Amino acid sequence: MRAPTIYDLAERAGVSIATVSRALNAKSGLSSATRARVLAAVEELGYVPNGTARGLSYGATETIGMVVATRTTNVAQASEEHESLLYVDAVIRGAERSAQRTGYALLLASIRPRSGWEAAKKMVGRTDGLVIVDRAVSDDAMTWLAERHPVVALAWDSPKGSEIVVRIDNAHGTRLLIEHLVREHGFTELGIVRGPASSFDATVRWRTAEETAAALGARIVGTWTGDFSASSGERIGRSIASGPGRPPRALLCMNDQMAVGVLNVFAQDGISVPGDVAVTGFDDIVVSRYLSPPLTTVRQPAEELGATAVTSLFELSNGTGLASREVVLPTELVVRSSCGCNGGSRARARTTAPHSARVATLDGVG
Amino acid sequence: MRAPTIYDLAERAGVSIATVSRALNAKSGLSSATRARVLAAVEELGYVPNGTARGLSYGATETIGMVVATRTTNVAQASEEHESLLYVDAVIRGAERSAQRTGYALLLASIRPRSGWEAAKKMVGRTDGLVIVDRAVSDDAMTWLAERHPVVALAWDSPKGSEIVVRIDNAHGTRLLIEHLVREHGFTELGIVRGPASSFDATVRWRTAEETAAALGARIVGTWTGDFSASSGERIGRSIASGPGRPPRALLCMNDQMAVGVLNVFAQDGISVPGDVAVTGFDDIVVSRYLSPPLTTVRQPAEELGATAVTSLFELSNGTGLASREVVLPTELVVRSSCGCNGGSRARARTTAPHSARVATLDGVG
DNA sequence: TAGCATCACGTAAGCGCTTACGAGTAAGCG
DNA sequence: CGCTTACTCGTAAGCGCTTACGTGATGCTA
Repeated sequence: MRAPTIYDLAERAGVSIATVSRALNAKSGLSSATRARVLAAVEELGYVPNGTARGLSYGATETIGMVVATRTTNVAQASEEHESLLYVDAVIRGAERSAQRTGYALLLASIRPRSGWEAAKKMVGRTDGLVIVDRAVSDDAMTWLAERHPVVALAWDSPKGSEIVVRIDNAHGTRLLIEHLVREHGFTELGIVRGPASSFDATVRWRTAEETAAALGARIVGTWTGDFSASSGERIGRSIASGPGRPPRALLCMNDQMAVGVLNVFAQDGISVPGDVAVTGFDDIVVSRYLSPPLTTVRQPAEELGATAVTSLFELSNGTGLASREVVLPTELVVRSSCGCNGGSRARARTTAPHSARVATLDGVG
Repeated sequence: MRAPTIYDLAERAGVSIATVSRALNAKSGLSSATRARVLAAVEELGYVPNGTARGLSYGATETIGMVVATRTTNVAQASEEHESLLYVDAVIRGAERSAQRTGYALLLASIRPRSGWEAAKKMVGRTDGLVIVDRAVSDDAMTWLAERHPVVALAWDSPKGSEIVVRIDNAHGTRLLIEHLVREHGFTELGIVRGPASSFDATVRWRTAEETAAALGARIVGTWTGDFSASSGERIGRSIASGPGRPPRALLCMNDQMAVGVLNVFAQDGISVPGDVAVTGFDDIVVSRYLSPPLTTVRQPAEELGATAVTSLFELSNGTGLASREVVLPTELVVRSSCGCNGGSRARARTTAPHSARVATLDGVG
């Protein structure tokens, strides 16, 4: 039972394959009667066009590729990894949605730590463009890829080669957060829970945090490094709780997952949040508003990020309307209770509505 | 700057395109000197094989397609949707990992509520097999697809047509949970928070819950229906808290997300969990062990589910080693505190280690 | 040294589709 | 009624690759 081809359709409808092709692609230049005969044959034979052949002939695959990095190869660590990937999942979803809107499909490939970038290279020959997420390949590889294929780098430094970059305004979000903690709450001693050095976002966030704190006269009294997972936050929280010296008055976690771990340990060990220590996150994942206390954090539009990457890719390959080689999406401060706002450490009438506490500009905070 | 083809390579290396192809595909029948010349040309020209052409000629695309359903078209509801999709994300990740292990790529397509199944149909012509997740297409469509393409149905009823089915043992997990609540805790009045009727998993879970409760002599004193999102759980929790009559002694939520919403509302309204009401979930998402109280739930191996779907698909298309047309993955009870175990409503020394509270068989519980 | 197997490589067909080009027919014009 | 124009449709080339088959050169045996 070979899959039917246009030859089968042509025979069935008593026309040539060219006519079949025209009927299928809704081209003009054939009578409606002929078209109807072809379409009837399509129904009868259950024909589905061969996308491979179509792509080869047409010169475009109508798929775009997305390359993401995974942090572990170890199956036993899969759930750990799961934790830190939530953000990427949202990006993928947004990209798929955006691609489908123009009839494109999304081809997914993940790159494991030491696996090289062959998977990304391979996608050059199977897609019309590539989105590379958060350092999934090296800078050299990125350059190589961008030289011969439309490439969007997601969560990346400013473009060095032919690629275009889409990212969020980490620096702005971080500044809003620090300004809030220092100016509104008067905290002068801050602790920072960093993310993995391999992440672009993580790096910009803590650098900006240190700079802004210094500029506002606050001190960084402690720095810890996690891997974006809740369990790493838990580990760090425990070492803070049981370590010598008192904890910092406010603890900035560079993503929400790690804040979740920290909050959990602090609750167990009787450290009051925000009474003893204010805790903040970054990302605004779904559960953040359901934690106790609800987490003050910085929202980044992860789905929109993926969607924007895809539309930018289209613009890049069409050569149309590409305003800039670097697209920066806004971040916003979401003030809930873990910083000490909205009633502090215990339950209030209701939580903040999701994403409602908009702080549009830096001036709007201070 | 056209992408180099094997013709360019052939010219550069001074050989024919057949030789180039053989060199690239590591076939035997050519001298190592010739092979080296070809591979050198590959490096010099930065050649990447055209996957489309290769697929057409070779007769296989080396990609497998995954079709998922999204519940909303509305952009404003995107974050709601996000909530209920976490499970699918894990499935996708597992599938991608499994596919890549054999050099396959994953092509993703989502189907929106009223969009028809054209997207799925289209994938037939672009993949070597399809995984259809949780009722993304109708039964008729499934049959149509499975008749002409290798298809795995994920989270589906037993196979009716040519498809094979991979799912988790919802019934077993649900029974374990109910037996625990009724026999261990002696709860006789249960409430149920259902998931959407469109979900296979959701339906099996509440049906089994009702049957098992009846069999054990417990009563279902209330039923609510959510959509698997935390906010729907919140809405239901609020109506329970503020409604007439007292809440059920134990509330079974058919997924963790809804339990998160319920816990949040109960905390706000001063309803003690598990003191006043025991609350349980289903799925064991990452944050469940970090909630207060940590959530008693049923773990299902979402990533493994995706991975198994892909390997089953390979077996189906190879015709090798397909033991059964229906693969059922085990679920396990994860006992934490929200049911009243492990110290009840307040913090303990530490939370349950992730996924450690294994209850392998039904007999192991009672 | 004739004969044959083996190896290395080239030639060409074909995968299923799109599309440039041309042929045939019908319609419109003076 | 002969001409042009427009429309419908068929012919054939070609997208980049794999591979069956054929050919010439080489090594081996008798």
